[in-house]
Amino acid sequence: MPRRSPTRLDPELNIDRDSYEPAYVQLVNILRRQVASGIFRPGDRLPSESELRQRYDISPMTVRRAINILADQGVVVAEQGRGTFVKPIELGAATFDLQALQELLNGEATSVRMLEASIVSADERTARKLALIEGKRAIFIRRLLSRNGKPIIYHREYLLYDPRLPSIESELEVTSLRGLFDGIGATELKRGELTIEAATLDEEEAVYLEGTVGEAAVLLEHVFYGFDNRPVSWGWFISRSENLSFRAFVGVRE
Amino acid sequence: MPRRSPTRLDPELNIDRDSYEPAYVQLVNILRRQVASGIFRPGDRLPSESELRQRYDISPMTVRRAINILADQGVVVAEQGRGTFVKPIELGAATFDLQALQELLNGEATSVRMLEASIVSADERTARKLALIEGKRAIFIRRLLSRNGKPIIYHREYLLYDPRLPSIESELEVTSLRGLFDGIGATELKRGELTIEAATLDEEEAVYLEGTVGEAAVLLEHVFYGFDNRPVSWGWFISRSENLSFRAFVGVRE
DNA sequence: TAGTGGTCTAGACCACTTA
DNA sequence: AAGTGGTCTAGACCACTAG
Repeated sequence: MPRRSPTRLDPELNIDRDSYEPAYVQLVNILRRQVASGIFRPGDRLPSESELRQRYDISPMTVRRAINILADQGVVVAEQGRGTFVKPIELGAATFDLQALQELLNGEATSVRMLEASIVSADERTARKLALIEGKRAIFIRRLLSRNGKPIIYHREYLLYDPRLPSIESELEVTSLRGLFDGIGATELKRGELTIEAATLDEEEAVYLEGTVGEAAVLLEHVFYGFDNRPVSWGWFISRSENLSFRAFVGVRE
Repeated sequence: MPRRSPTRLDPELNIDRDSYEPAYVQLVNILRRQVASGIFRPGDRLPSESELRQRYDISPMTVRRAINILADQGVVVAEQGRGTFVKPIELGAATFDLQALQELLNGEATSVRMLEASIVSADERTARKLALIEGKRAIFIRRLLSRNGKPIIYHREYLLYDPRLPSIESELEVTSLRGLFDGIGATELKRGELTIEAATLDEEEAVYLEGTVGEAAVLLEHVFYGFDNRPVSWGWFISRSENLSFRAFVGVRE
């Protein structure tokens, strides 16, 4: 952040060159506010770049940068030769994130209880998921996450057991849930695939989660791969539906 | 897209100024490929902007643009005064979209059957969701989406019934599922809130979806608001779990 | 042809980190 | 002090659209 001093002019009207906020951010906010308030409606053309440049007395690149940001936020769409237009909202543009889950994990009142950490022989499904030969050994971990003493999420995970690797290290990296969420550690992991689906609690899950068998539950499956593109871990979180859901927003907020 | 001519040089090595791909896109791809292939590992520092500028013989702004793109894709993080670093993967960075649902809707083999479209008296829940007085009239719509003749999604929706408005128009805008997903129409809608949760099929749903009562199901609730910030429609999609799930990826792909 | 957005240059000054 | 990223300028040329 470059300069500092309070904003002096109505940000609806002008760009404050002395603000701690960069000019392009100010312009993004001005335009977004105008879209959100209905001054520019879906389908409307925004002022052209040269109009904006003159109106706010900034350079073309600064205007372009603001427009680009609005464009990849999905607020507007720029069409070469025609203009920049406000986009109607699209249901298909909605994106859900794991913020709810992350907040659960990082909350003060949240604790993780390790139920099991053992070496097991891979069954058919585990062998398939981890690209192992059935019967080979794998590390199996079960955890229970609680919030304010109430169990919230039951987690099971299979990890590659590779005696050649510093197994403790690689295990710890994947084992630390908080680390995985925040991005601490995990330097050996290249990518992950996640799936959300609906499920119902079986007996074991119902016991741990203090729910009832057959109750609706959210299931989040995860597979992580190393830089050799081989799966390193496979597991899933399960939570009673009432304890975990996912929200998303479409359209211009605020 | 500016110029046209095939890429001539190995894109791993150099930027082709005659390519149809802009220089900044080429640089983004080069760097992303190097991260994906493990040349740069999580935590590593990328070459500085001036190094990249010299290495690829492009202007500072073009390098910055590429870095910015990688940064807001979550691949790297730039720290002023220190450098640009490859980010470890974060579970919390995963985002799910409605692509699966959208493909279902837009597929050739998909058909929508309107089961009901009537004017009803708002019950307590509907009145609350639509900010109406209980007992006021609302439009109620039920649809069944099928794919290859098999029912996939059961949709119910309540719409504001406002005789002052061109009700047919506003109804049609919200009624056209395809339009909502693609962003056609919906010019009267400012924003929407969506929630994904797990549920189980009740009797009515089981009949329509040809499933069994108590079976796991995904529920997608939606509320749309007009530019006056008042809710305009509220409804939900429900689908057997095996017919609909959501996928996301973290880390660098390809 | 005039106007639009898309890309790119070759610098400048600033803020921040590290040594 | 040297090196890093962050912002911004004042243009240029290009591709595309529309009248």
